[in-house]
Amino acid sequence: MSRVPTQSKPATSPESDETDRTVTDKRILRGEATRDRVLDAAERCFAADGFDAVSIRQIAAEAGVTLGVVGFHSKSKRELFRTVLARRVEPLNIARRERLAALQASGDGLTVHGLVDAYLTPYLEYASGGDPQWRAYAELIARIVSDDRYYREVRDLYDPVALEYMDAFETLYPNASKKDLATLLTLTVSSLLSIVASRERISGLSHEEIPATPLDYRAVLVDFCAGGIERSLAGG
Amino acid sequence: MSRVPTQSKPATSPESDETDRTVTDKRILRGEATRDRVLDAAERCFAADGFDAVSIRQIAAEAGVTLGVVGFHSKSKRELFRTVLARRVEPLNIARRERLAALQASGDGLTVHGLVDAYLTPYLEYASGGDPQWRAYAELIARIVSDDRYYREVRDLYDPVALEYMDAFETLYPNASKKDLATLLTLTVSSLLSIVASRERISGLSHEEIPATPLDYRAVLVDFCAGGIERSLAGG
DNA sequence: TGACATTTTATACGAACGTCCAAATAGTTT
DNA sequence: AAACTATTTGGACGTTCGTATAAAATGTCA
Repeated sequence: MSRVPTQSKPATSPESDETDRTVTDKRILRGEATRDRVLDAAERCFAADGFDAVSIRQIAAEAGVTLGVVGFHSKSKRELFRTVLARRVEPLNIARRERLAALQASGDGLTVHGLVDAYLTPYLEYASGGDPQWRAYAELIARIVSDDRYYREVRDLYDPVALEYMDAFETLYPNASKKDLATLLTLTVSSLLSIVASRERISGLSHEEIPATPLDYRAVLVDFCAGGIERSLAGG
Repeated sequence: MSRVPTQSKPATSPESDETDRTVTDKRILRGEATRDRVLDAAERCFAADGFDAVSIRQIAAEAGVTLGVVGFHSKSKRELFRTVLARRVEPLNIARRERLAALQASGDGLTVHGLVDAYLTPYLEYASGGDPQWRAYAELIARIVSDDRYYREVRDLYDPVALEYMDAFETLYPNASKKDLATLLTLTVSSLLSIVASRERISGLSHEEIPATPLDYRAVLVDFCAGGIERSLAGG
């Protein structure tokens, strides 16, 4: 194989007989483990310092590998960045879809507050959970959202679910314009991400200690967004 | 003079006779003009690409000067960044203080909606006005707010006014905790900045054209933030 | 065991980076 | 005119950047 190995799946393998046979080649297994170490290191570095301020050499050092290994596992710095960003989209989208479906199944739970909570909570939980890589990813997303140049990399991955939530809001406010709904959902997302990105500022303004996790802000955040959406769509 | 010339004012000049005599030295006047061109160029470049992605050579080219000139007018890239950030704080603070004072003088105008509007509108107006440098500055602030490493440069400059607004909110909600007030004000600021930073995302979600200016979002933005604050502080 | 595939090492390349500075230029003061 | 100051020029400095690659190491399979 020339470069950039270990594709996730062969989609439909030529011999349909070994559809889900697990790989046992130790070289590939070791390669995948190395690749994951590199991606984890890149995730932490990009989250801490941003794309441009991080060098491939720093990532290699953080991952405990040599420079060439990073180049072997991703063909460019840009592609490495893209891979890091895309890696965790699926779990988030699934969690948000599940919560939306549960809300729609329960009928009476379909409120603005419920929708906002369903959209925000998975991210808050991942950002507050025990996995430091998820925390790094959450900070990375919060960092790049205000940069169109980078956010374009994830927009197409997150927008489908956002549109599903917009449709749900539309059932509650059939007269609301698409533009207002899009604006309010964007404000909601920005509020969510700012909780992750700006906890230091909050504690600075309130002269208090930094609270434990983003999840601690769940109540006030959801109230803020839900109250804001209802006020706006109520018209004035 | 060794380096970094043209300090704004000698504070109290040794000869108190020429306190506000205007400089007529053509060398210094030309130097100040050059310095402003460099700062303007840096402002545009930093706003467009971020601190780390911009080189001093790019800034020099954008300003139409040679590389050494940038070094002559600011002793390091970091200091240039700081100067660009600090340059426009005063007008914004003044506008916000004036609006706050007007609200407090009129008594009955002191509402959550009025306070939010007073805090947000100056920035929206500068970000939507005819001066492209102010627009660049607005985008720069929106970009760095999610990066503690850079936001520290402006936090101390903006926080005093933010605290005055927090006090005003406290007169409306004496029982609210400092932490909640700080959180809600931070969410308000983040919403404000995301309007500048995320207009492309909004138009993408709503499948509509990009609206003209951030000021066009004033109504929905202020309603969102004011409604969110009231809902949160009303308790649930 | 020998041929082969995959991963890792170690190094090299040219380009671009931030910073610095001696000399040249433009303007002021004596 | 001469001495002096402030600005600008043009280029140099050592460093680090992203990327590429030959050779070594490691594991598979005939």
